[in-house]
Amino acid sequence: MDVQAVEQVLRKQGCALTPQRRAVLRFLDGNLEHPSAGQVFDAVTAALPSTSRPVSSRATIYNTLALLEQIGAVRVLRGTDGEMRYDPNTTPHHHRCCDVCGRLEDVPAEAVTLLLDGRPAVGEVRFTGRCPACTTA
Amino acid sequence: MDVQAVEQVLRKQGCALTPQRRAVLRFLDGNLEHPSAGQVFDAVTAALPSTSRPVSSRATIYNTLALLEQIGAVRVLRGTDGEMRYDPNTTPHHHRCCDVCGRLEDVPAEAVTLLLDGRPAVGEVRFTGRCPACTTA
DNA sequence: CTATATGCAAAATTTTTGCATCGTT
DNA sequence: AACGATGCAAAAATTTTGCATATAG
Repeated sequence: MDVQAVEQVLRKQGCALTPQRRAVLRFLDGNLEHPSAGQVFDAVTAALPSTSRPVSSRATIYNTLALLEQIGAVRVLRGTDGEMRYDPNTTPHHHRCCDVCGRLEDVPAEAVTLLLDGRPAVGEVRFTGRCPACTTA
Repeated sequence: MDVQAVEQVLRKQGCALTPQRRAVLRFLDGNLEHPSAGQVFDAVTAALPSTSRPVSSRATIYNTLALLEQIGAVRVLRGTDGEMRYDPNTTPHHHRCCDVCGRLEDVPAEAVTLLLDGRPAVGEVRFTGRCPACTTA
């Protein structure tokens, strides 16, 4: 996801570049943590100047995330814990989901292609297991 | 999942074999649809004699399903739609999740082992795509 | 200025919890 | 008879929706 490109697409579609949308874009850009909608909301709330009070609302965050999905700026995933997760990395790649804490980690497309004997996988492949943190515990 | 075996385990643990639990077992046995908790509730409600009225409650269904998971009688999955899904097939196998309708289909363990060049996969592997019904539409 | 987005509040879903009552063992 | 399970109702948590107001272009 490239912030510049997304803003251009939004402009072209006649969508307003509100501070809330900008804050969502800034938080998501380069974010590898697959944040949930709640986490996006918290981040936006923290990022926007608290002087101009309302800051944001959950509805706005969901609206914005749905919009970003529509224009292909984010991939929407759902973790084991049932929360929606948002991935700004829209290039082909896969995920591993921790059985214990629900954390989603990236699995490079090439790694799966190797497993598949050279043929790239169609769609997302989701592996389960334990993330490093939960393996130690 | 074998109903006889599960009932024996429950008895051995001092768990009561209530009509509700029996109904859940009967509905799940051999079920390949990966039903949600709500679907299990509906099925149990329909299956139990409506003459003895209370029939069942959602809390009981969740209790029972959690119990069955604890004793390893069912595998708990979560579909794209965020609902919990219950799979009475506890033998090693994988799933394909429909992007459109959320339906979960079985993928034999051997199919994935083949893809992996003879090495069986660890954990569940989840593929995405479209189920036959949603491919036609 | 006009169309659009925002924030609030409330609804809809799914799952969890507390407690009195009922049923299995 | 005793202990555990049930059903109800209400609480949590996440996501969706309706509407008046505020704001970006």
